[in-house]
Amino acid sequence: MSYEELVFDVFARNCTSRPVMETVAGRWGLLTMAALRDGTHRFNELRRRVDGVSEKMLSQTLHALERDGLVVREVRSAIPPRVEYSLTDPGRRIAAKLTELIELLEAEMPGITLAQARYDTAKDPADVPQQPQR
Amino acid sequence: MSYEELVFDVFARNCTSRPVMETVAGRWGLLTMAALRDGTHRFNELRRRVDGVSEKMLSQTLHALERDGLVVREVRSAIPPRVEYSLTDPGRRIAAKLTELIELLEAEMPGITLAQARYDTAKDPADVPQQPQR
DNA sequence: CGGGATCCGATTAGATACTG
DNA sequence: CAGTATCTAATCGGATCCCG
Repeated sequence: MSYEELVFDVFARNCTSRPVMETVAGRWGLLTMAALRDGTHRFNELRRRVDGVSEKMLSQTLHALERDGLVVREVRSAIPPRVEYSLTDPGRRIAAKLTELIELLEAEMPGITLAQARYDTAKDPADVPQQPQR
Repeated sequence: MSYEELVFDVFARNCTSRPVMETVAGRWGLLTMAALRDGTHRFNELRRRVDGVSEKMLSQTLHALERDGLVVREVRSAIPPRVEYSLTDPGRRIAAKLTELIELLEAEMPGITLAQARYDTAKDPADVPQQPQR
């Protein structure tokens, strides 16, 4: 398939951009990218910043981001081992946008919290739609 | 707990903004919000636009977004039933940002695709990190 | 048309233990 | 330190059936 034929429309099922979108905007991808915005970080530094990630998930996320060319992984052979992660140029552009999203959402949270409370008291407390609760 | 004490830092585990972030930036939330940007839509219209959603997932997503006060659901009693979904004001602000993210990602996709190809041929084809593949 | 209820397999994610 | 491997529990998500 020729290069020009590739279409990257997220709305289309089976579009190649969907899995990328999910790593990038997913729970851990989003936070990891944002955490890397202020420079290079080591694995356990990132673990501390992205509160709640398991080693496994952080490792998976970083590998996927590296594959997408958004993060670079640099190994400095030494004892103790030192592995550093940083954003590439495209990574920086995407992370900037993700940060804007985070900040907007945080700014809207007071209103959202109120809306949730209103919704929950109006409805039967039993059947509140479940949001992802991980 | 008083209103001022609430902190909405996504980086903190157990922060109330995390589940919201996940509905909004999650696979279906993102596309649903973006699809609603150009106006009111009915359930099955949305299903067609958000290619690949099941009824169940679309329904869940819409309810969660409604609970967060980002989407309004209006029922017009009639035969056949007519239910319309549209964005609220906060919903519109967030959807705008999500659309920016989508457009940025789509613009970066050529580079990302190349990076993936390079990564996959460099590494053993067996152990390519898995992205969500749904 | 617009869903809710249920069933069930496939994934995901976390805990834990282990390694270079 | 920086992970990988393994096991298990939770969840996701599609299919199906049903109803107003």
